[in-house]
Amino acid sequence: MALEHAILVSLAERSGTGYELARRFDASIGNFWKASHQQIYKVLGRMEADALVTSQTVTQDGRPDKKVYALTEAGRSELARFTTEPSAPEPLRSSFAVKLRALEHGDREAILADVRRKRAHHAERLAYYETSAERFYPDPDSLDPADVGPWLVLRGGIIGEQTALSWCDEILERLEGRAPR
Amino acid sequence: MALEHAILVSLAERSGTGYELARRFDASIGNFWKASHQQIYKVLGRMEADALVTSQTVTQDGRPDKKVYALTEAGRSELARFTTEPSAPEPLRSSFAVKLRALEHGDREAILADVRRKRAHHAERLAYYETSAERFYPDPDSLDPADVGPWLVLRGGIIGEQTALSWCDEILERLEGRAPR
DNA sequence: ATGGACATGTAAGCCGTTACATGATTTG
DNA sequence: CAAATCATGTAACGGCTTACATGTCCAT
Repeated sequence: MALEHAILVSLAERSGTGYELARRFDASIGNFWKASHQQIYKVLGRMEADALVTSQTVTQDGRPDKKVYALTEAGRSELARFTTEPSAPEPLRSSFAVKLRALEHGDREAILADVRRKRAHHAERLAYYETSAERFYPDPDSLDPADVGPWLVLRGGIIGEQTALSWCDEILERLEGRAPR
Repeated sequence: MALEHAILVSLAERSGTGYELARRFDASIGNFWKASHQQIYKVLGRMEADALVTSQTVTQDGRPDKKVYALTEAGRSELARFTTEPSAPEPLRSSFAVKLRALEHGDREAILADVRRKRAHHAERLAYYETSAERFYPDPDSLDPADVGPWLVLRGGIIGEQTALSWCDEILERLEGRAPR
């Protein structure tokens, strides 16, 4: 399981509650690893049992108590060990591609609408990534060493979204017989 | 579940046995949807119970009997219905990106080795896709209508692999401080 | 004779999704 | 007054992976 490792990375960057982790998984980490809060709580429980993390309960007034999780030494070394593992090729699962391949066996107009929806989605993501890049890493040539990894991941997100956009445009050009937009 | 739909597409293109489907999932369909033979057999069983497919047992000599599956009318219309559904944004899960983000908390040399491995993998995939494109669709401007969907999917594979390669090169340039290769 | 291709499955277990559950405070 | 945010979970179900199981033919 790799959610464990995504949580280790996130906690290595900053300690936090399950709730906070869930929000990071909706934003930055979630750009390349999705997880729901239910899942995160369950895995955090197991990770604490395995001594990869420890929690400290903080009582608050006007707010529910919270458990702040932090890495243990074992967690830190498990994270380091994980980085030495060769990554398995990511198993692809694109139901969009399945649909596109079914073009001749399905509803052409509906598929076109889906491509336009997908195009809009990627355009939005790209804009979001580009804004993040400008805001957090205005000068990529002189990055804080701690930012190099996150920046490279963001770069991957940007060029990935650009490519997804171009793909949508190619499809639209082909199927609508004209330039998109 | 969407494996069902991937199987429907594959059987719409050509009827076949579970074994043959498994091989298609290792090759063409598998470029965007992975599935093991165990899974395929199980789902085919359910799909037959749901009357989306029918099977005909063919006895062979010198070979085990085989069950050839074909779409039913219900299967064909379920496939058509599926194409009218908007696709959900694909849930990303990149353990490579998790590793890369952990650059400062892990083993830099091991991560670099992983990037090089990943680069080689994408180069191989790209070459394979480009060979397929030349072989099966030498003249993309005058495609058989039945080939348009599959060709567009292949195009997506090609530009996706090119982008993955560029990303690896960017990472290597940054981390090795020189141009790769 | 060893291993790969052909051919079809079962069983156990983990992982993840969806639905349900609770309850206070702040914001519109 | 309703909805969102903060905060943490349980339960049921389904999908997918891994391991196991069986048996023939053909090529090296």
